Amino acid sequence: MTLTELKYIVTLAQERHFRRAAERCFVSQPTLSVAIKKLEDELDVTIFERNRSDVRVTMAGERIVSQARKVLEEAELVKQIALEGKGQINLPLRVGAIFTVGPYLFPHLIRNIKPIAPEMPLILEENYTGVLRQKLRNGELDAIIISLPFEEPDVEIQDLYDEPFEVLIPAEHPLAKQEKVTRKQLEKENILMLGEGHCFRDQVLNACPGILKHSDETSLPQGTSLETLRHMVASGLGITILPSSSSDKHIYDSDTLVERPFAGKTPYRRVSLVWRKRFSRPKAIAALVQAITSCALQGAASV
Amino acid sequence: MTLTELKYIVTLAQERHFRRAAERCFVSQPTLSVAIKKLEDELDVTIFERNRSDVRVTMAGERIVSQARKVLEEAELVKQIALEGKGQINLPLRVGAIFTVGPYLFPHLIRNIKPIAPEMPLILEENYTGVLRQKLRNGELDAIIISLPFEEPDVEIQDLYDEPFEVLIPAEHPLAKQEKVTRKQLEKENILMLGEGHCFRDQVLNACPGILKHSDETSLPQGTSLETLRHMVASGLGITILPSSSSDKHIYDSDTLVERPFAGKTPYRRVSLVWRKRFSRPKAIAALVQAITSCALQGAASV
DNA sequence: TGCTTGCAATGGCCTTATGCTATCGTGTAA
DNA sequence: TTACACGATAGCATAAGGCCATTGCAAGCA
Repeated sequence: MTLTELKYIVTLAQERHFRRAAERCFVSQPTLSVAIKKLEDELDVTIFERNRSDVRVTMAGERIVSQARKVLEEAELVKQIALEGKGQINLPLRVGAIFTVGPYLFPHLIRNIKPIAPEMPLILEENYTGVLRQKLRNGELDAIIISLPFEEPDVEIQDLYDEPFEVLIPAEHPLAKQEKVTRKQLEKENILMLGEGHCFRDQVLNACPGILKHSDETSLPQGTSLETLRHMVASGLGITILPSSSSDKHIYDSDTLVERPFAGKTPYRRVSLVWRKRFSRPKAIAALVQAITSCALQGAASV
Repeated sequence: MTLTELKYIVTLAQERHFRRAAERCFVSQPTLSVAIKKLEDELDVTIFERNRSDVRVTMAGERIVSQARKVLEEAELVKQIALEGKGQINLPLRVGAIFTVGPYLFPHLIRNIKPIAPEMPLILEENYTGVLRQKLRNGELDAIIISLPFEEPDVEIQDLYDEPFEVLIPAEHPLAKQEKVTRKQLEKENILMLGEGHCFRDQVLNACPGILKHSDETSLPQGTSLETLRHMVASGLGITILPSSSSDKHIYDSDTLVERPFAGKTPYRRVSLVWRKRFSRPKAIAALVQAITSCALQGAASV
């Protein structure tokens, strides 16, 4: 049984005439005759009662033809769905981002992708780089937003923007009175840090190698998110270092917390989009990149 | 797009592994690979994301596969329905009978066919021989029950039973006192007849050629059915001739109406079943014949 | 590092399926 | 009778669909 044969019987049932039905199927009359016979033999049912003057659908044939029509309709839907799928940007896209990017990027992303790909809902997730990598690899995520360095086989990486770090200080702290903060000065302070696993932690330690020892000695609590750190700074536990995007807007005013840039070479992180090389929706990725780079993140420099 | 290809993608989506999926489809792995690729090319959508370690269904693929599953289900139903249709006696059968047979045969027929073909409802119709012939020819009826003679090309005829005629007489009529009635005696009576078109009318005239002239002279009313004739006989308009099956049971008792056989050679009619030579359900016809011949109609002789 | 393994893709070949044209047999109409 | 229309059949060409053997690639193992 083939879809062609089903089309043949549906058409013949309509036309009740082999030659006309054959024409409508764009085949010759013998082709139709043989195909019909073949299907009847296979199903072992007479679908059409032939008569020199007339072709009639049998009682059993009626039911078969009507079911065949259903099959053809469903098959037509396959093509329809495929056509929709071709657009690539009208299906959900599963996007992950590291904890220190997601909360600040996603709101802008959602807003900016609407006009570009209104039919492409984003399924979002925040997680550690390692978890995101795993989920990208096994297909649970289509694209992830991480911070370099990032090594992984069979993926494409598109750099999105560079984001400077800044120091978050309680307003009454002596350092708050300075325009800029030097790395040397930080080494004498209690620097609140994110826990292990957050790549931002490593990046901060990389940018200010001197602070680790000090923080270890005082065994300060480790933040579970940038916002947690912010709260702890506000409560006077110490100071911290944040990526600039995280100071976009928050609940503390400048009487409580102030941000100060680094003196000298500004440390920064590079945020990138990663997807599987064989991922089948380049248009969806392009839309995502466009939406993110047009975010004009506060203090971020597009690359 | 073929049903085979759809089966392939459904299986591959389940197995996520070409070789295993190929095995389950009873084809070689290359066959599967090529077929999948062909379908993807045709639909112009990547359904599967291949990876050395894994085969994954894409977002668009998910929807296509699920629709493909629907198509296969519906296609499976075609086979199912064909299988049911093969039984031949589990679909309605459209049966017509002449006016002078239907009312007396149908009740028995319905009762008797139940055990033989419980799944085959009968769509019944009463009409003139000519109309039945036409409806049989153009497929509106599957079988008709008529009385011979009947000539028609491309049909099969199965004789069912012979049915004697008898005379219906008001109880107070002089003839009612006789055991039998001769044709000679009938010629002097008012014989009530069915109207033109009823073959029974012709058969009666054939059996008793002498009565026509007489009836014409008195211009008696023509009956529209055997029951109408019976009522008119009861009301004293005359006497009539009926096939024996019609006196099976009715509302008049023997104080009002009596039936009398013919003296001499008993006239009778032969009732037969007719269907198109190419009609595709011989089993249904056989069931019908069996049901009718087992009716043991009162006074009827099976042939 | 090299070797082996497992996977999907590819190439070459064969068989079957599916299509065509030409023709037949048979009822129907002129 | 001829002519015609219809569906069935025969014979042939080609495309589709299948197989086996092999390739290319990545991963795991020694």
